[in-house]
Amino acid sequence: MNEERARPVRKDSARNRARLVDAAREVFAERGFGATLDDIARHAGVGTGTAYRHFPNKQAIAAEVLAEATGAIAQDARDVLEIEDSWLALVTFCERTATRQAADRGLYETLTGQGNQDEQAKIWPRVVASVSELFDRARAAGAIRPDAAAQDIAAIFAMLGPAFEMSRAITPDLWRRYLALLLDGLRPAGQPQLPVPPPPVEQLDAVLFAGKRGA
Amino acid sequence: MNEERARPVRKDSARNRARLVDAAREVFAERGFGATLDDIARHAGVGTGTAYRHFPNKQAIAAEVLAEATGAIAQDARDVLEIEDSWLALVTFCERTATRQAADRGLYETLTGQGNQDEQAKIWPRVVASVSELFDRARAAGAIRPDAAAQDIAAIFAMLGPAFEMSRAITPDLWRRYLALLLDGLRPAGQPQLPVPPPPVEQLDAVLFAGKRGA
DNA sequence: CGCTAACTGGAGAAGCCATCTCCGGAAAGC
DNA sequence: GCTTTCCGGAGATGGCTTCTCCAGTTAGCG
Repeated sequence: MNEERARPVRKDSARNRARLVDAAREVFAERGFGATLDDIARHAGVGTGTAYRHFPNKQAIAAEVLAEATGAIAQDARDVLEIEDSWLALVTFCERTATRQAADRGLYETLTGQGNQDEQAKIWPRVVASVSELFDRARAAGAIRPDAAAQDIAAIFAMLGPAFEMSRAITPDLWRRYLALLLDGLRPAGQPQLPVPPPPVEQLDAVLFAGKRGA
Repeated sequence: MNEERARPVRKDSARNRARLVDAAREVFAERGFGATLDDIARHAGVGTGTAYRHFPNKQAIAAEVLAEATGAIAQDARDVLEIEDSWLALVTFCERTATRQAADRGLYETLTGQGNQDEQAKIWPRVVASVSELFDRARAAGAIRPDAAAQDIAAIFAMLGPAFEMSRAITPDLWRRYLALLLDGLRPAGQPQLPVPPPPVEQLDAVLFAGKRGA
């Protein structure tokens, strides 16, 4: 892509850039976009100055990391169209995407409107296109309630956010319970059993507090 | 409560205190606990100094406002125990509480672990006690799925948070759709129709962005 | 009606935090 | 070996919130 380079890129420079991108991936995934570029630099084992030489600002490096992640989701959305059973396809897509989001806080923030807005604006149309088709098929097959709409998927992912945060505290899989609950709400009738037990009452506070204002 | 006052409280002082509490109620409801005490003072039409003379800090005035709101919720939880139909009781409680939260962002933040932690720690045990009874009855009557637990209510309210924010953008009632979806997920089978149409696809971005980072 | 204790208001001090710049020193690679 | 490019991290900068201080005002008693 970058043609006419006056000098070939210095090896240490390229290595540091790669380290920064790796570090950004990890740090954004773990702490979300609240993380500072200084944090990323430290995590990459380079100085702040180096970070700012390679990327004009935090958005720039975030965009690079996000492009990969949102691309993967869009790909998932297309892939599941291959699945015969429309309900299974829908569930598969939701579970894959939720799994990605559970592991990547920055990604969750992007899809639900915090964080990089450009990237968010780009990802939804691509997803909604595939999901609409899925919903039409599922509705036609009677696999989902007739009043459900493709846009509801966006709301479902947004609502899973708090579930992810609760999961971080104690039960890494807790969100699966609530995804199942939401998906069962989309069903025309009769649900299977919920996966993952609910958090114990004694730990409710700890679970609700997960990741918010220390203590 | 305050006995031995050396002097009777000056009328203007009492009036300003009342104004501050009113203003706090409104400002916290609208903007959440991110609002500053200065904001509240301005909204009350008094100076910052006055605010700080009446309350040592933001927590203090927040505690006063919250006590009312959480008390009302605990009361609701007890009240609905009177309703014969256990499912109806559960739905009624959820709708009342959600309505309160939709109108009061500070309240929502408290119940889900942002904001005042003392108040949060106080409210849940009271609610869970009533709700547990409700769930037991509903389960016994076959009105909810057997694997549902009372703690799931906390998760449901947490998950409604994003729904409230989406609602603020365009359709004030949108959250009702998603509360219905969640409650239907608790049902053993067959749902009624969802209230409120989903947000139009063209407005998805606007809806998701609601209330986050201007633009 | 006048006096004084008590209250008011808002400018600004103090602290915090993230973003981004600068430049002496290091080392890559012809 | 020498020049050119890059490194690192201290700290300048700016924004934001919390809370203080005090000159000026006012309530309400005597």
